[in-house]
Amino acid sequence: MLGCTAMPVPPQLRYTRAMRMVSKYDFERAFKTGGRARGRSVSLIAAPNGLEGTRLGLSVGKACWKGAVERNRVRRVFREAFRLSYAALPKGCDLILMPATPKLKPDLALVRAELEELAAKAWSKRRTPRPAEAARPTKETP
RNA sequence: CGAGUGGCCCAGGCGACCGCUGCGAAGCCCUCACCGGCUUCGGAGAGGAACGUCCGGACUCCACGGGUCAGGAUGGUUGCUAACGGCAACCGGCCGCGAGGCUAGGGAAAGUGCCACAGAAAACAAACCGCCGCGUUCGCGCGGUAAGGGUGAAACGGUGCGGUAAGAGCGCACCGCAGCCACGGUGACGGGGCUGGCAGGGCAAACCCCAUCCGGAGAAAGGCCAAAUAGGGGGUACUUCGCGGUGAGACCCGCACCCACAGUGCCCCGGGUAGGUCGUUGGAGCCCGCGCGCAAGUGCGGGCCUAGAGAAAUGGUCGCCGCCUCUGGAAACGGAGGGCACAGAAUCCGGCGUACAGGGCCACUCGCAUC
Repeated sequence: MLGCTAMPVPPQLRYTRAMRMVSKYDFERAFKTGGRARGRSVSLIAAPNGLEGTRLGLSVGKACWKGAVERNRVRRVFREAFRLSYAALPKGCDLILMPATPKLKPDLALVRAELEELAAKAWSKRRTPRPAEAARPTKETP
């Protein structure tokens, strides 16, 4: 048939304020305790947030792009990837996304694939604050 | 038609679906209520430079007595403006056949400094080759000269005629220059008349002098609310202390305020951090018309509401069309992948500077052709 090229109609995917990391405190906690993973274009940190859903934080500095236009481009692609892949990400988790290389020209499909893979990887590497030592001989690879 | 000059404008377009941030309306949840949350609908959502942060303001807080100096900025005139280092018109100079363009453009008889290389000589007078006169032992010496050669970015006005031993403003004409006079212009300045035989280089974006202007810090300004935790302080009056400190870069005079530690009296319950909120978008606003003005602008009338984030919204996917590149073809017309600039609001305005694909419009100049 010729229906093979049609885009799959996406379900309702929201991205609301509750799904953002907003406070300085959240960022500091995530940087301190989160598990990290790095891919070709994305580098991410995952940390538990004690909530039902997953939240997103972006850290795109001037080291990546000097101009604001390209910096915004990176942020928007990252955010769109988060929105589209939300269902595939771990729950109850704060994710901080950073560009993995300077002068990154992000591609949405690649970023989505990496995001899903690295989120799972980083989530398993997180340091659980309370009952840490008890059951931790397992390695990160699923 | 070709070449060019000046100015203005646009910043790929249309549609579908999924999202994001304010605003408005309705409904639901929570609540004593406010606040807050959710859903639906409606409507809005980056720029000409939003950029750099180079000037000028608005606004906010701080300071506020005066003098001299210091420091910074500006530099033709007249206007415009809230203001400006901006803009407009005009004047002078330089460039262009022209339309036009460029121009920090006050003072070098107040002082200091600099002027490389070349050249004889670079600022106070001189003379390398010459030219002329006299002398001569024919090597040259003495004197006159600054017209010619040569160097340079620049050499003690330029051209011509007379004059002379050769020459020189030595004399004359014109040009330049300086002084004086009246005229025109608000003015910068202009053109004119008379007089003078020439005064004696340039650089002031070198110091400097002159004239004019200038308090400081900035939205992380600043106002309000205010957890957790720590915790008793804060205000005020007086006493005490001095070549005391601060306001204020130096000094002088004056003034105001402050003074740890300590003592006394009175009054108050507050102060600070995270966080929240206001500031925060309606303004020297934009559009249209008319009047005034050469213009920059300005007055009046009418209409419009036009982004407000805060780890920071303005995005994603797809389709069609436009433009560019490559490519098939004689052409009509196709095909392929890629690209469509510079660049992202952060308190707000007025400018300047810088970046930039492609395209459109208007006026004018020169050349050629035609009528």
